[in-house]
Amino acid sequence: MKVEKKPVRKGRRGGGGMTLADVARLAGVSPITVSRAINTPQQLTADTLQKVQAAVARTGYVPNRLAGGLASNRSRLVFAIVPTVASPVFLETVQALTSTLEEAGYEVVLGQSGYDGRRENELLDAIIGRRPDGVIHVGIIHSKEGRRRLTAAGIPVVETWDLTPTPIDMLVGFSHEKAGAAVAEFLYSRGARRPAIISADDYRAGLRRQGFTEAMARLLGKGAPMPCRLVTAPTSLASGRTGLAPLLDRHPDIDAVFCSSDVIAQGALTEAQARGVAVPSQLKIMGFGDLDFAAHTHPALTTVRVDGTAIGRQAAAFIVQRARGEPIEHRIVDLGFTVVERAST
Amino acid sequence: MKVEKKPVRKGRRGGGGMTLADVARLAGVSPITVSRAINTPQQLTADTLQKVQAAVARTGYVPNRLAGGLASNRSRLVFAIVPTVASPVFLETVQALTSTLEEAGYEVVLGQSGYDGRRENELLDAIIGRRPDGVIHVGIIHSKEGRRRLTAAGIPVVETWDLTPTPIDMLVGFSHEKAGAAVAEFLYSRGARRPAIISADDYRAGLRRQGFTEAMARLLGKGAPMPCRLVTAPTSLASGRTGLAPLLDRHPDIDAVFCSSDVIAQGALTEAQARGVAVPSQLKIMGFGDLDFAAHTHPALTTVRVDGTAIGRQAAAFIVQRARGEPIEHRIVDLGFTVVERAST
DNA sequence: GTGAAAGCGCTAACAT
DNA sequence: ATGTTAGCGCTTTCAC
Repeated sequence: MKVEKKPVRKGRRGGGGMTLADVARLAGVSPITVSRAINTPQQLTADTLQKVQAAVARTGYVPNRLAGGLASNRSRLVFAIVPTVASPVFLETVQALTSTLEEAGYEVVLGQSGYDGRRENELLDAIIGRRPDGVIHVGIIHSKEGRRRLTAAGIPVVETWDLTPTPIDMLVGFSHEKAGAAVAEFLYSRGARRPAIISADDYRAGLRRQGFTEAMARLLGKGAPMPCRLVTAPTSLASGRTGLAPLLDRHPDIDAVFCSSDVIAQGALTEAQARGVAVPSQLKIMGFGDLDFAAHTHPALTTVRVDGTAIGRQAAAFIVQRARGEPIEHRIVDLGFTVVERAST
Repeated sequence: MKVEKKPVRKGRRGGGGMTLADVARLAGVSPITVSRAINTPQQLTADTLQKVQAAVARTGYVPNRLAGGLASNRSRLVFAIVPTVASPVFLETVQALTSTLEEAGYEVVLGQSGYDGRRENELLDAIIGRRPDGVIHVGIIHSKEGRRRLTAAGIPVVETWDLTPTPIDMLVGFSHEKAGAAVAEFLYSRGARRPAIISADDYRAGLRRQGFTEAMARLLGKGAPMPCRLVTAPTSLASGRTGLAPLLDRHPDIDAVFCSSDVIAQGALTEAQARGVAVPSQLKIMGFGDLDFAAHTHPALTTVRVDGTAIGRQAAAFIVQRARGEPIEHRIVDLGFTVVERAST
């Protein structure tokens, strides 16, 4: 006769906290009923629900989402990856997608890839290891390895803030080349004939720079190369000041500067003011992003508005739709941009 | 005779991905050996380790941290709670604690409590539900309910950016009253006799305001109440402009303004410039935080430097020590602050 | 509408 | 140094 081996130790419960089973015992129902009371309350009788909720309240029970995620294969976690949280440019997007996803019952984890994309791969392991229900990435994921692994993991991916005909999965953004070109056309229309650039050295700023340069070459006829200063991303007020200074020193005749971000533009504005260069009469300054301060600088900053909130909302909506198994018609959404004219031009 | 019931279905594997067991089979070892190869490789023979690593590489296996966390009762997750990511004030702290914790093998989840603390409790459920190994909170947790639940959950907690004799658990910060007083003394020493305040309406700004007001009353002798404008947190350049405007309109004789944040101060600087008020000769302007732009405004901003990086590092160190079971001698760390004199005063 | 049984993928504890 | 066993706390599937 086989004797049942009595467990030597009483489990290895760690948290010391309440479990679903504890609540079930207290409410006089089975564990699964407590689970239903929490996740699908409409399945239960008002009476049963009542009993369970009382027990939950009494114990202060908080469901363990690690366990829930493991069992259901739905972590209710979404990763949002930004180049750096130090850049306010993507703030609207992050706020919007966070609030949209939280309403839908997800939590958002913020990850930083760094502008150079070096951390991208190690970050990816951390991400895949958490088995998120989605990944929202600011920028196109260029690393082939990264694209492959995300696809292999079967995680829904939304790339944002850029455009490409070949996204991993879903995409919501706009064309940076076109934005740069629009700035060139705008500045030209306002009389700029000797333009210069102060640009961050990241990928998307490069696209805007390229769009700007090409359009200007078209408008002005190909002449001398355009004065250009590159500054390191993430940009700061200092970038703008140290960017404009040598430009004014070496090319005192420039009449307009396209800054690849509003923060740079604010710095350029400051430097101009410190040197007594009049804006916009002597020098027109234009930024990019339409951050909250752009309308309140002195003079107010002409810039390019991107609807970061809409990007975030759409990205979140993509993830939610996918999680619900709904079909997605258009996986690529172009949200465009707008030139906002203010006093600095 | 009892017949063994044969399982009807073959599991319910979800992710479709590799599991530890798959890798073990491929490497010809037991699952636990694979686990050890990943977590405590020094326990294995070079040979075994080699075999396992080859199998991992071949399969592209990424461990499921949900499962690992559940089994080990260590989620390797730390929550960092800030009032809002829209405020750059805590950025240094967040960067520092993130990099420190990532080096130690943790991931950091950023949560927003909102300046009014309304979301604090619902946020808490989300947090406790993930069973993090620690919580780092910017500011004191005032809600009694919140304090109780965190304690009950047994999660290590570090409160930061403030001081109190009764923290929940661990604390690293500085005295906002003293900082306010230091600003008052500094401005007085530079000749300010008719000071005013533009302050955010959040708790810690209130403490600074109070320290400032009391110290000024001591220095000037109690006279008329000090002109004061409250603006809504999070603050922006606009807060500073709309804050200073009515102050100058109604009290044209003020000779100094203490702004509760550098962003407000930058706005005040802008408004002064727009109105042709000379800084610092007519009006001294002082901020708080020493953000990256403070040294580069025109004129450069006098402010109070807080070592946000040190706060973040110490907070992270607390969590890591606690996780390792190391004893902690001083649970309260006062990191102080420094007045940084620049051109705006 | 409610419950019993099984198992998600991993690791702690106990062998060997 | 490696393996065996028994869960971690929850949800799925199927049965009633």
